[in-house]
Amino acid sequence: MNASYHHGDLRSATLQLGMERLESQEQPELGLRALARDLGVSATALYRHFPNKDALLDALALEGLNRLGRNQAEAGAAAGGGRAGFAEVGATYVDWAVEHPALLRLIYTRVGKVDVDIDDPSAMGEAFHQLRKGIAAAMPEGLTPEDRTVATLRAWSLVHGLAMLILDGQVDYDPAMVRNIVRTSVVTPAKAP
Amino acid sequence: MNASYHHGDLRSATLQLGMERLESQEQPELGLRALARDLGVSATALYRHFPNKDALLDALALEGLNRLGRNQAEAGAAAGGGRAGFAEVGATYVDWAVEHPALLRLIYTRVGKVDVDIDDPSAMGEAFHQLRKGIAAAMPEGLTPEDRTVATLRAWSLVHGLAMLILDGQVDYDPAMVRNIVRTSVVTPAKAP
DNA sequence: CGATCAATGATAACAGTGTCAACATAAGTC
DNA sequence: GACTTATGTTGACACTGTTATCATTGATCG
Repeated sequence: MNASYHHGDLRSATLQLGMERLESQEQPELGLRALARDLGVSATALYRHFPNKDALLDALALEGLNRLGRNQAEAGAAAGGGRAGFAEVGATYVDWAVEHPALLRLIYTRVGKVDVDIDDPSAMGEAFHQLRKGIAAAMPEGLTPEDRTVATLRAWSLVHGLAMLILDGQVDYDPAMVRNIVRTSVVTPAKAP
Repeated sequence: MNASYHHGDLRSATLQLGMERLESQEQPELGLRALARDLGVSATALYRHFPNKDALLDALALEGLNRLGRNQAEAGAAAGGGRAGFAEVGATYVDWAVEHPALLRLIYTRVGKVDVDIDDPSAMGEAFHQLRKGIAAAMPEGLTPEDRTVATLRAWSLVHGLAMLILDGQVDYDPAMVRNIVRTSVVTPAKAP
């Protein structure tokens, strides 16, 4: 009997199962015992692959962040340039958040914690940097570097806040409304009174 | 000896202690045993005043939401009308969030949960409605009702998202930068291409 | 005033959690 | 083939929210 003591690649299997739950359930069961049980393994076996539960959640959050970044990069490539394209990229962020609520929440819950891990402490920061670059890349041209920074930050804040308000049930999700808000917010600030 | 079996007003004392921790600590200890110990009372005594821990946290979140709404109302009254006043109200939201990070997180974690309580199920919703009204009240005049709705939503999303990004360590807090972003985002959308 | 009852508190226990120490088994290496 | 390393298991510990049961106080009413 081959399927016995040693699993083969328990770490990958754990992350895959956790990812499935994060994508399919609103409040996923991420307890160590529950995960281990469904993996056909003992709870403490996970400690051979993750130093503790936080590290497991961090790994899941990092994977989610990578997927989000990929999603934004694809949207940016598909939507073309200009203001319309930039707005579509922003709206895509909201769409993705609505489709993966638990995952987005996990990302923004885990990031910015005190212990960011040991092996690669800048993993999260790097992934976020990619996300930032993705947003900036789709931005209309002809802006000063300073204006680009402000515009990036404003766009990110807007879509992130809108997504959070929708996830928290404060605002109903309506793709058309999202696109309307995002589109009318993409402005090239020329002068400030 | 007077200070004995009965506390007097344990419910208020519990909420006050919880509030103090939420305002003074970044990751406050809100465990039932920890709270009860510092209140000089047994853990299970809290169950005479709250059906469970979630209800306690909901009560704290509601109190925090009321304080936030009060803060916004004051800022709106103080900042006068016009775009500049409206922008100042938005910036005040971010300031408050930076000053009370744990409290803001609790509010947006607790709201939109499945069981919103029994005695007054619309308490949270009502408080949020007040917040929404406070934002809308400070808005520049001369907009159609539909534009007002969109503008309110955009302003709320922007400041909430910006606050969250600052709280999560993705963006450094700089009051001047916050006001710059908010100010340049207050626009009266006349036409959409 | 004194008896009764509801409100509020304490104790002990239960199931569940993350985590660790000690032991068991498989895979890899010289 | 023996030894070492990687991986998985069992049992236990401290901790959590929660409940059942009992104790004490304050209030109500004849």
